[in-house]
Amino acid sequence: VLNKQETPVVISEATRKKVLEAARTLGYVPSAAARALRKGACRTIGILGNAPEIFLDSLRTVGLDTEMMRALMMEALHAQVHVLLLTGVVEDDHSYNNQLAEIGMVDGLVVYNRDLSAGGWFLDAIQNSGRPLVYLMEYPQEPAVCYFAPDDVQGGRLAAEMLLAAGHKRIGFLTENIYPGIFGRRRAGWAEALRQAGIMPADAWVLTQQTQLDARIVQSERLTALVCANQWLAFNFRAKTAKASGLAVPDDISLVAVTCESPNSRHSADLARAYSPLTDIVAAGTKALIELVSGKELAEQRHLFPFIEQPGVSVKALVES
Amino acid sequence: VLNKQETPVVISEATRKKVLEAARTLGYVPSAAARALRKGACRTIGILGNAPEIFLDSLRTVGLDTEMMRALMMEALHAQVHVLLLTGVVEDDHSYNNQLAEIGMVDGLVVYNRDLSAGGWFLDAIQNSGRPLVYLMEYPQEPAVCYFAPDDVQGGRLAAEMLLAAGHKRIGFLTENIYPGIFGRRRAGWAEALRQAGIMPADAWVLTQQTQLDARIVQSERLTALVCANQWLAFNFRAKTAKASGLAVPDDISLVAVTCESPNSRHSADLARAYSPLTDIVAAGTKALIELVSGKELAEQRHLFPFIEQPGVSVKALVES
DNA sequence: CTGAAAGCGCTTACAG
DNA sequence: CTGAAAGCGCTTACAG
Repeated sequence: VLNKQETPVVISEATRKKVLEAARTLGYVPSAAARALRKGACRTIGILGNAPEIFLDSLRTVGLDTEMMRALMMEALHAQVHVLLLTGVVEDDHSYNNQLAEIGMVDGLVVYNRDLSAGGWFLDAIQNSGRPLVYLMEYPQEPAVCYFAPDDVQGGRLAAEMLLAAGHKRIGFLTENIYPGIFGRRRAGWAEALRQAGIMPADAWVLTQQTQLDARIVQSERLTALVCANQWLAFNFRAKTAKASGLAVPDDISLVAVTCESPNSRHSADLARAYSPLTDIVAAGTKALIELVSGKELAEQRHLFPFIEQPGVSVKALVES
Repeated sequence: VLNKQETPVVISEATRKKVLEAARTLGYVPSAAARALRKGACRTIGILGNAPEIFLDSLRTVGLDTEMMRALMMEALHAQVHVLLLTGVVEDDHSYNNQLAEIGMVDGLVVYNRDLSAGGWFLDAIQNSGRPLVYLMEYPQEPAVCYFAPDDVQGGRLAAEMLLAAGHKRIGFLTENIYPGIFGRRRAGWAEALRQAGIMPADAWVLTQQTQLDARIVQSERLTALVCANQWLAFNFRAKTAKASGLAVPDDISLVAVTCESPNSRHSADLARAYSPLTDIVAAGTKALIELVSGKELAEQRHLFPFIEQPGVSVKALVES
């Protein structure tokens, strides 16, 4: 009765009800541990974000954000798969064992937006254990890994091109010292587009979120526009830096954000953006992981999602003087 | 070697290293299933938010928000406990079994901000299985349950008192048709404070997030202030409703939000608030659940966290005319 | 101190 | 079609 979906055994409706009723009154719940032990799989995937130090580091640096969580949960729910939150810190031997045990609780893992520059013994241990691993957003350089990520270089290029098309020439890049991979690639795209337009992207044009300094650079370098490495930076520039220094967006400075966040989430619905929906990336990656866990092979290992142009009020067209 | 923290057996450092090295090269990971089966516990707690329909319903209605996630993870990490995300939807028999199996994967559960007005067979099943259950934020009325929640009635009262102290008399309540329990209690507190001040809180003073209608009521009822059922509503009122109808905050209308969100998260850092930190509630509740799972008893079952007053720019003092 | 056995609760393959 | 047995990988209690 309890495993009815798999066995074609015919059971009278009356006894079926009786069994179910008994199970309920006894508070019977199947032992997931026993089932998993026997089956050799637990229909659970792990999600590994950034280490908790980074969680705490900055209140807005959320390792796992809600938009991605929702997409992940939707896929997991659809595939009847459970989701375990992993941490992946190591402090001592005891924690080491605890971490290993964590790997033993999942059939496969999704690594989301994780800073990969730090030592990756945990990721190595996962690889060694033979469990499938799918990277989302941030990914390592090794050729063998499977990832789903936005095409950051193209995104940076697109954002710069949107501003070039509006007549801007002196276009800066606003970034921050996190997500070195993602932001680095977006910066490369920005630089590429500028060079292609015959403009030399000076290092001095790269702003790094230091309110006073940034405003001074905008003025001294006579920047008329900025490509922002993500949506939050654009929002924050408009709300803080621009306001504090008397700059108006877009009258004095135009902004285009390179982003995977949906326009509805958080702030910035009205910003001009190069947009590659996070939801699509997460959904595709999660689906792929679930297939890998079920023993299927993927046709492609590496998946890059393009950014598309979304106009907004933060860009002002410049008329050539 | 692998379970070293528990056994006092002396093993030479050389062999220890050799064993560890072998484990690594073989990709050995202890079987969590086998361990859990044997031990009768898996050191995993579940977190149950709202059903996914509600996730999807509104992009801003996030069932599990990052602030709570972080607090939960911190406690879990500290206690070396794992976290499983549960869904708790039921559609058919198959899903029913899947849900039951999900319960079998955890030693106990935290129920966060969940809408309890819908049928709770899932929660009943958890109770029946004998697993500890701790409610966070929203909680049922039954006397036996264990919960950690803000003192919403006091919060609503405090917010209204902040406005009364600033000289306001015609104070409305801005709410929405979600979180009936939480918002209902905050509304009760608001009404209580007004009555205590000799003011009759009319039903007409309750606004429900319909931009045009709300603005009209503010004007027709000559409201000078609003208690907002949460921070988002206050933010949205200021950003949309007030702006659309030419009302200025705080010159035409003062706002105080009743909220558990930290001022840094999302918007609204400058709003006047009655504040009860979500982080404290979640941390305490998670810690309690972990104790319950370990077989300890709690001295108290019900925990209400007070709101404290946080002044902000959204309140203007009224001079009696 | 060391090593072998029992058993946690399931599922599956096999005997009756 | 039904029922009993084997075994998944651990841990713990017990025998040697």
